[in-house]
Amino acid sequence: MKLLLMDGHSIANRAFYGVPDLTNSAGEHTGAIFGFLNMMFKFIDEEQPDNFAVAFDVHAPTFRHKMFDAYKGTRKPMLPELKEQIPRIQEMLKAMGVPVVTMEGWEADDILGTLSRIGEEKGFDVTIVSGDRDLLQLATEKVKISLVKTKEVINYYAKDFEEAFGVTPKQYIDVKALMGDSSDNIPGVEKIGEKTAFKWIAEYGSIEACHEHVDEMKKSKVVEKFIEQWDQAVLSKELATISLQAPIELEEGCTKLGNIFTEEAYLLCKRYELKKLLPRFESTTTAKVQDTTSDTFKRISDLSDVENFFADLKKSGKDFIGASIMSDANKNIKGVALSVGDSTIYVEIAGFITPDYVAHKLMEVSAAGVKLCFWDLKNAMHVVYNILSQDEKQSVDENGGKAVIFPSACDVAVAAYLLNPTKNAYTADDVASEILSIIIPAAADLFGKKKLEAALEDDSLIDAVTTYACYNAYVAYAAFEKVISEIKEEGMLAIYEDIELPLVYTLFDMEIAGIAMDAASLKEYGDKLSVRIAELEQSIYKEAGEEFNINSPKQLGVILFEKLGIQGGKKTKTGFSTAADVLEELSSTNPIICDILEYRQLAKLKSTYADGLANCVDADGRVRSTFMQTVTATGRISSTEPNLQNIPIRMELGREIRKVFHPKDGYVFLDADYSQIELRVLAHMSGDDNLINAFKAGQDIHRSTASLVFNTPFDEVTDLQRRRAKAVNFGIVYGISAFGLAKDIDVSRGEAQEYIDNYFLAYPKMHAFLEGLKAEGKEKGYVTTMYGRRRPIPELSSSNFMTRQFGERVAMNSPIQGTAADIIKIAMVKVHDRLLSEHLKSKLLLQVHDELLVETLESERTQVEELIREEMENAAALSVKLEIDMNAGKNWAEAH
DNA sequence: CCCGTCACG
DNA sequence: ACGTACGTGACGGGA
Repeated sequence: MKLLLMDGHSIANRAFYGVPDLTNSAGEHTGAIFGFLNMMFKFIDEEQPDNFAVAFDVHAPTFRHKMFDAYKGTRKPMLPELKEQIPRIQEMLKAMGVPVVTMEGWEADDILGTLSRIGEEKGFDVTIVSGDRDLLQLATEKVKISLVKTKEVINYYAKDFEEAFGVTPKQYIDVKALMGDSSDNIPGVEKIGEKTAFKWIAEYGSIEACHEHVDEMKKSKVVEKFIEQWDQAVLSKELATISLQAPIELEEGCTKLGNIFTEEAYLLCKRYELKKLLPRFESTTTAKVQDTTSDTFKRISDLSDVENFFADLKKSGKDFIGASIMSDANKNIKGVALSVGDSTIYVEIAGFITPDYVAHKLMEVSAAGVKLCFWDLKNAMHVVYNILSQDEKQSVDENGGKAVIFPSACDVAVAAYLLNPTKNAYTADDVASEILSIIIPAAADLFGKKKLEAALEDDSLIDAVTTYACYNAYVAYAAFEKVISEIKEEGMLAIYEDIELPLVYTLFDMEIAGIAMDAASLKEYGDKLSVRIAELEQSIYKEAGEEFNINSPKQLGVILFEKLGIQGGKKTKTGFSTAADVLEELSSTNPIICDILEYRQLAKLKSTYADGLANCVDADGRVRSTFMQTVTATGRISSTEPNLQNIPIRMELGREIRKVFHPKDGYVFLDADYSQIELRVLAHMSGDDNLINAFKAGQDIHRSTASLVFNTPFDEVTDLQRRRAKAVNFGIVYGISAFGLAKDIDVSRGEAQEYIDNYFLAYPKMHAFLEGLKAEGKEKGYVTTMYGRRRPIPELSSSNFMTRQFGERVAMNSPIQGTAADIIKIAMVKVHDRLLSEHLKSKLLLQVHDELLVETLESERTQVEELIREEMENAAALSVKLEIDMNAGKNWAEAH
């Protein structure tokens, strides 16, 4: 028989400090809840207890207060982020049927002590889980204390404790009493050190015995103090002694542990967005949801039923439906769910219902003006595009995906992203709980560990797939208008309608276009790298005196800093740091370091670029990235599989990769990038005349800043001054801090601060502008771009200094980075639309944050150059000009 | 699956 | 005393 007892506050504390500060979308802190539950599950798994309870303190005077007026307990005041989570943890425990034991007048320690004593008497094996060493006094032969530390858990039965400390658990109270642990708040009590305390108790057995034998002890200041403060020591002992006699019975404290994975607890996990915990609930709560919408879901496989749905739709005059296409890993359509709210169908691919039929039906409906509302419009377009005929594909190529596929559509995920861009997913279950306040099953609830693609292949999961698809379509229908009206209320409708939704189509066409790669040169490049990598490898092994995995920072750290004894290494959380900037500083101490740095550089180029890109080349020799529109917190897009926004350029060897990106025959690349767009945005938003005038004068902006910051005539600015001023400009955009600037340009923090002070003197409106952003962020909880795009910053109200400072930097950076992102998105849509409307063959291929790459037909070159310049420079009207640098080339290296 | 590392703006 | 520049994604290693 096993009894498991947990010290609630103590474990919550450990969890809070041990887990990064998580926040759900509602801004509620959840890190401690997550950590607590994880810890609890771990112990339940390990101990398999029959009975279980968690004890908490209550805010009421205890017998210790009555004993001693100044007693305040040993706990420090709790941070508000933790404090707010305590009731949530208790709520969760209650939802799981776990007894939460509290008792007025008694501390959790006393409850735990008493329950463990009774448990032991009744023949239980008892485990007490706590992070508080005070509990160790409760260890016996049958009572195990699991002391939770930051990185490990140490178990103590009485004998383990004695082995570790040389005194019995009970004697530990006396040790504490000598040290005055519980008497922190007693004025004038001097402490006896830990070593002395253990030594005395090990020798004499108790404070009383020490007191009796005080004459035998060698005279010293500590002994005198002990004699003088004997009364306090006695009081300390009493305060430190955990009561085993609290008025509580085992039955009322610890019930039999039943199934803790209840539906109620499941819903709470969803509410707190503890996604990692949800799989634990699978077996017992699958598909148990509050919502009953699913009663209206219908799976159909008869063509006539589908036709009826659309006939009804036409009759009803509705101009809007929710839609969700189910497709496998190869983008083959397996079914589609459609919803008009009170009627939701899942159309299975079967018989006369072919993928081709489904795709064209959707295209036809969209062309007729019914808005198709998808969770991922761009992906839906790809899935449809995939089954189009060659002629139709060519039409997409000439006229764009919007005209041919879904002229009338919308995207819920993109809309939800605008409301809160900091979430990591925009799924139907999330939006349903946030916008519709209903709980619906998530993919994991329905498919378990399987992914959707796998579930689609599994006939036994057809009901789950139906439910999933129907919910997607239903929520798209039911939530979209609410999402849009919220967007409108928040002043972001124009961003959705004029920027983000058109951008979906622009990105789709870019993805379809892809970019040509010369596979042969790519292979050649990779082989060239391999030769040098092999040489360096041998050289490194020789210098190290052994073979090891150079790619393992762990092994490398051991070789460099232990075996070779290189001094001056820095530490990361897990061991030695072998990062490039650390190694560079040590490069003079040992030739192996230069070889490692070169090896690293080449290994990166080979694995990520040479081999990585080669794996992504399609049959037609082109690479097709996916541009993600709902990922970044600031409004930028991102690029994946492959990422074409981080192709090397800074180092010559890496830059060579760009030569394999080339335009198709008869075309050239035109590459245009905004010149200093973020600083121009800063100039405009801050309204600072000095910065605006510097841009208006067409000056080199870093030189101009250097001239002002270092009080040097413009023409006499040195290269070093310019370099430092450039770093200051970057720093301002990143949300300035003296520490960061100092590290970047390797000057003292004081000097960096001086540069910053000078910067603010040079640009008088800048300080107020940045302070205003911080203040606005604190007041509203978010900051905005010039176009009203939001970035929530809950970190600004943190009580943690570091977290809050991070929030401040984000408040300064996001409006700048985000506005620049807005501007280039506008430019992209305009360039794309003009290429189509002017019936040009040239295509927009890539965006790299401030740069656009256009594959341009030779004969269209002049027209396209003009069009790019016009649309990019006029994308926004700022108080400074938006300038671009544009180059043509027969590959990407040449064009940039 | 997380960490360290490193490629880009 | 603490330990930071902002925003991304891919890779290899190792629990």
